[in-house]
Amino acid sequence: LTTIARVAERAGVGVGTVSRVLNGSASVSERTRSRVLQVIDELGYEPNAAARALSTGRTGTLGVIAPFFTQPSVVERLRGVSRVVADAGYHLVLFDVEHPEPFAGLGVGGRLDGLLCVSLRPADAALERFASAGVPVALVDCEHPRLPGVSIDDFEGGRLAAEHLLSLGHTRIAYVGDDEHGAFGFTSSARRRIGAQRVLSAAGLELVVRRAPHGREQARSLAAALLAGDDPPSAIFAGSDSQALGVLEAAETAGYDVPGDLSVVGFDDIEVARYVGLTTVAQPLEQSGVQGARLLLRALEGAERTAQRLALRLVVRSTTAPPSDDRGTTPRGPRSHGWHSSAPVNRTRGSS
Amino acid sequence: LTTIARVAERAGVGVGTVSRVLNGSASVSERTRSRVLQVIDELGYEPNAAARALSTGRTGTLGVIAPFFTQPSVVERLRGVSRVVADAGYHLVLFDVEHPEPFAGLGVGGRLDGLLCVSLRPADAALERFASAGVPVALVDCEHPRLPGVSIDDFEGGRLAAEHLLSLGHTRIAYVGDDEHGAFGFTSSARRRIGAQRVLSAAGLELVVRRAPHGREQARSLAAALLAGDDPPSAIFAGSDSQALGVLEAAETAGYDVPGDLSVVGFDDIEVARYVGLTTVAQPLEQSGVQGARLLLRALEGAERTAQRLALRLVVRSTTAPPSDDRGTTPRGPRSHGWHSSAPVNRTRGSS
DNA sequence: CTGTTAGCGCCTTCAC
DNA sequence: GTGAAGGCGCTAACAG
Repeated sequence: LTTIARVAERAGVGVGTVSRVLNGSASVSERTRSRVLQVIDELGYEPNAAARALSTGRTGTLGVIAPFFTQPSVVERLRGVSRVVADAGYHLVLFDVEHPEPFAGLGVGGRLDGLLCVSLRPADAALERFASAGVPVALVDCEHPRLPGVSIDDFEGGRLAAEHLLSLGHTRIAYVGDDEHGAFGFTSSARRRIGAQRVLSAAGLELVVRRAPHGREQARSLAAALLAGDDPPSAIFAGSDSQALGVLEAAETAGYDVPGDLSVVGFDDIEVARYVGLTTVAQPLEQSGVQGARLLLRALEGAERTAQRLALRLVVRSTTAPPSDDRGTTPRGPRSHGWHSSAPVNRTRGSS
Repeated sequence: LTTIARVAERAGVGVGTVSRVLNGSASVSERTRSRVLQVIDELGYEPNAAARALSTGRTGTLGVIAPFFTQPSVVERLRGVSRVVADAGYHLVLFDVEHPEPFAGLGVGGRLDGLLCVSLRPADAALERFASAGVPVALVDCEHPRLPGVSIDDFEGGRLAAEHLLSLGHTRIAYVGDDEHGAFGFTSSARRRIGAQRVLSAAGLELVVRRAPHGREQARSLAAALLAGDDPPSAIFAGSDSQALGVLEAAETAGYDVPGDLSVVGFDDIEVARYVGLTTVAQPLEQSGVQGARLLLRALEGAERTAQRLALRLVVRSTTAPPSDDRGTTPRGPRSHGWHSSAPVNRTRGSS
């Protein structure tokens, strides 16, 4: 393996000099400088990151931990993070999450200068370890009283969805969301549900709630059961767009026409939502990544904790419509194999 | 910051002992062991990764470098990688790629035990640096004579697409793909094009080729120009599903009915392809990640280079059909705002 | 301008 | 079983 010593030797200089050219120190004669660079190139030398990190106390990389295979929305957030981090001259490394104890063996100290947690709130024990390792943490899509972070008002989101369905004339509305077992307070799915429930309560209506672990498949099952039941809803509000996709699949399978027989509202506005014409509560995903990364950078500089909230807005596309009146009759057979027997209309797009 | 020395001091033992409990050495009395563990917990101590890496020469993490914001297919590959790497007890870190020189400041040595390059072929200079840092490399979705890797037969894929369109009766076929400026041999887009061209040539037909930097938007522009031209094609083969989505958008905007007025074939079979009913050449994306990761693990153990090829298959959905005969007449106005005025039929799905 | 040297935090022999 | 000490590759602070 090639080390700085070998380079120094081969170039006939001291290691200090090599280090200086490596780090662009001005105090190197142009002659030796080019000599050293040449040897470096010849040997294909690259400084050892661990040694450098140990010596400087900085790694020059920021970490992001996120459940980004299980949540499509996360990829869009990461896009924003990536840009900001790169612009700031840091490397970005991503940790995926599978295990129930994602923060267990992370070993951030000496590996990361800072950590951004996306859609994932670290346990207090983990936070203590980060602090003890001198690694600042910022949050995206979750909140913590002592950590900087950017989030949204999930209650408000639930409200937007419910009001939309209500204004269309729906009265039998169901919610398909995540399990709410979360140890630390409510999950975002729970807050969205509550937000919707408040609106319906005020209107004297009830929200039928179905929960399962997050995922399209699980949502599909939930919705299928709902639609096969005695008194199927005329509208379903899903806790996320992924889940809404599952609901759409269930509707298709059950021979429900969307939005004719069933209205569906999602949450997030991920890219696919546009493709399938899903009506949804949109949150600025990429922007959340941008802001989160900025908060982390500020924390690196020792800034005070700041918490931000991003705005939500309802995007009406083609999966919601007023309820039809022919319900309660015999379940209709499949009308088409596609999700929409009427062409999907994206009302948020420009003309044509 | 908490160090091993501080832990040792507070526990009234030597640093060596702390190190031993940290690494699960047997030679520690149960008494001191628990004492140390308690202090560790109290202090929220976590060993410094850099120091450990420098000392052991191993980091316990594998890296993946991939263009995964620009190529949706990559996310599915990563899913496979992630599983294998985690099962092998390694950490996984992902590097995204934006800059033209993605391998420049990677600083792999002392940061990674191995590197997996996805859809990205490192330049020889970079490979030399990796070798010189003692970091083995494996490839996914690209090939190199001296590196282990898993890939597909792009020519074959182009052939599958072309034959499908030919068998439907299309004669005016266009290809929408990537720029082919790549310094190292042909790009995959180029190979797919050539595969299709061979088939058409044999049939005495010509392939109209349009190229732009990879991306949905770019493909959209290309297709729009094609469709607005004098003699628009009756079928378009896109170099990737992302690009096929762009083509579909262009068709919609131009008032073309798919597959009535225009057939579209993609490549990859990413998740959205299912949602929009895209006919496409499917490659086992997740599986490619699995195999690639395995190759890297073997390389870590000093195994010989192996190259693998994964199988392709054509998935016919609802964006391809025989050409209609009414072409050449006045361009039709928009018939719907959605992509399919006929309901998307997914012929690969089961019943219902 | 440049060579030399003392750590960075940890692991790992080696004596005790 | 346990403490002490050398060294991993590099940077930074010193002399020269």
